[in-house]
Amino acid sequence: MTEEKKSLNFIEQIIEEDLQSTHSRESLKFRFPPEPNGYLHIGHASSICLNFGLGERYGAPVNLRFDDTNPIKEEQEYVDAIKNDVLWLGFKWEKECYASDYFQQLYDWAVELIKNGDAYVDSQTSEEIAEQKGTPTEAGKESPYRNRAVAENLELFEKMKNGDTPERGHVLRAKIDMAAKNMLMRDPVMYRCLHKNHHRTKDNWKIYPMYDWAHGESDFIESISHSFCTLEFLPHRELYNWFLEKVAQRGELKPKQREFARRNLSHTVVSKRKLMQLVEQGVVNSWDDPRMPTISGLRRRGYTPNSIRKFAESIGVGKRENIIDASHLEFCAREDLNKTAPRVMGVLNPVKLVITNYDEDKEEFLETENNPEDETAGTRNIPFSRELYIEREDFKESANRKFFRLTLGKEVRLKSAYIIKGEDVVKDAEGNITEIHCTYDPKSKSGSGSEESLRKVKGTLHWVSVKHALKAEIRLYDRLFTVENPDGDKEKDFMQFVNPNSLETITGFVEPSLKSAAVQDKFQFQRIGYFCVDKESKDGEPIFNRTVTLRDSWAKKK
RNA sequence: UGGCCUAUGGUGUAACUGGCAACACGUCUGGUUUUGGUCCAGAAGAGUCUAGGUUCGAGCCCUAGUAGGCCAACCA
Repeated sequence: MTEEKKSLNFIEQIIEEDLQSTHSRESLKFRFPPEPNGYLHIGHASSICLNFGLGERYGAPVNLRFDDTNPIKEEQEYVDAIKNDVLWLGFKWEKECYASDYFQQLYDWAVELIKNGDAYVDSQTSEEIAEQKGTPTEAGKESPYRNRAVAENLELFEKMKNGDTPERGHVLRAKIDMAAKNMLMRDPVMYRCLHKNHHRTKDNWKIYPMYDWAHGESDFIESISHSFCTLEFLPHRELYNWFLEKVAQRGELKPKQREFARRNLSHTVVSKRKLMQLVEQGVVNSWDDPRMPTISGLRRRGYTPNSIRKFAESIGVGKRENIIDASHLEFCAREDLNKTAPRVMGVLNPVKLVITNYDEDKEEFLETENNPEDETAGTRNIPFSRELYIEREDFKESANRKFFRLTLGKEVRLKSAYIIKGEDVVKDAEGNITEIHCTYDPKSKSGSGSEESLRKVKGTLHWVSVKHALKAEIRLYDRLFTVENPDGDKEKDFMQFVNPNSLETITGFVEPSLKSAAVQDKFQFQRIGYFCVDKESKDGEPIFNRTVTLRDSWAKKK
């Protein structure tokens, strides 16, 4: 018995410890709680994978809960997009929940708090409240309304709820401790008056709960056992527990908030504001532009759910700041695509190759394998003829021994076709090569098993037959920013680090089989990289997004 | 200036809870290959932020520094 001992991350350790002491296996339950005010990005993907991954690991349910307590910023459009992204990643939630579904319960509990002297209506302006808050080093001052009579509080709170008080006129505050070291404990606001339409509750409510009052209670209502969030919420934990203490009955299992470090990806930004700026200033074309770190952008770029899940899993979780190198994400894409993407041939920077001893009118179909990494992938036939396109970089009139490609007088193989020998070049007036002439060895046909076909040659080139080629728009993407951490310097605007060459659009030629490729289909263009059919493709006019290049040890040597 | 969190190769995580630092990415060699891909074999690279302390023994515990982060929204 070889038992592979996989070390647990600190989150899993917490759960294991709880399983030994306070929690039964059946009591485990998690949640992913996005606010529907923007699109999900790679950081959210990590969080989704953490929570849902835990659910899979422990056979525990995971709720998708929309933290929709702020009607000013939240919209149904985002709800739909978020659900779509989570599903695409391959996860199933137990229940689709909304904090707004708990507004009545939250209200009832708030009334209880008021009755117990744990909350009061404050009628000051937000500026006054802020002033009294104190600073991290000085205690705050108590509000003049802090000791308002319970009955008056109740009456006012009811008016607030009914919209009988002006917006921003009053707030409900928890009565805790204005001298607390933790500023969040200095009588935090529980409710504000907002006469706004909510995307779900419409105009039913004139007051809306704040995050701290809604989140832990939502966790509690859903019997979430572990509520994982990012490190910036660590100081909120004390308040989270304080509210739970007021609301939970004795002996009831309360959810535990635990915090992990958000995982950052190099060469990108992730804040909503900054992403928005990139879209609005036209640096990228949309939220799902393939250069965006949004899940929709990654999807359009050609990343697979599997590659993203592998990525999240492999980087782990910790409590320290981190910037994960983009090359690690790229590795995950290649690892997955290598196994799954069919191989095709496409020429991005074409130059014409004429096989002078190949009959002018002849054409033949050559068999080639769809994916050497997948035995079940089968083969297909590709057309071959006298005139082909090959990559300009694959030819040099003369080259050293390290150049494994076509030169004059040397042999090279055309993938799945014949061995050819460079004979001559045709140039225009400026000296640019317009055609390369070569001869082929008719007996060297790939797969024929002939002695000639087995000959060792230095290199193998990809190609596409001129008369059969399909013209295609190809979008070559590079990193969006030129530096690792574009928003790491407070003095400098991240926009100055935008990579001006993050997109290069070219026209290339691909093999005719790609005519039937559908949006989102993924391919490996042999010797070049992985590509994905873009949604802007039209019939017969495909557009390919480059997901990531192949590793290229030749490029490095040059 | 108060409180809290964090500190391990270039990057990200480990180290059976005290027994002379492992894995992945990246980098570099070599081999195989009808993709300069994949695959295979191998190498370099940290002595665990610093200084003390406890201990036979510390990356793990204690103390003090240092560095970075978080905390004063009717945002989440």
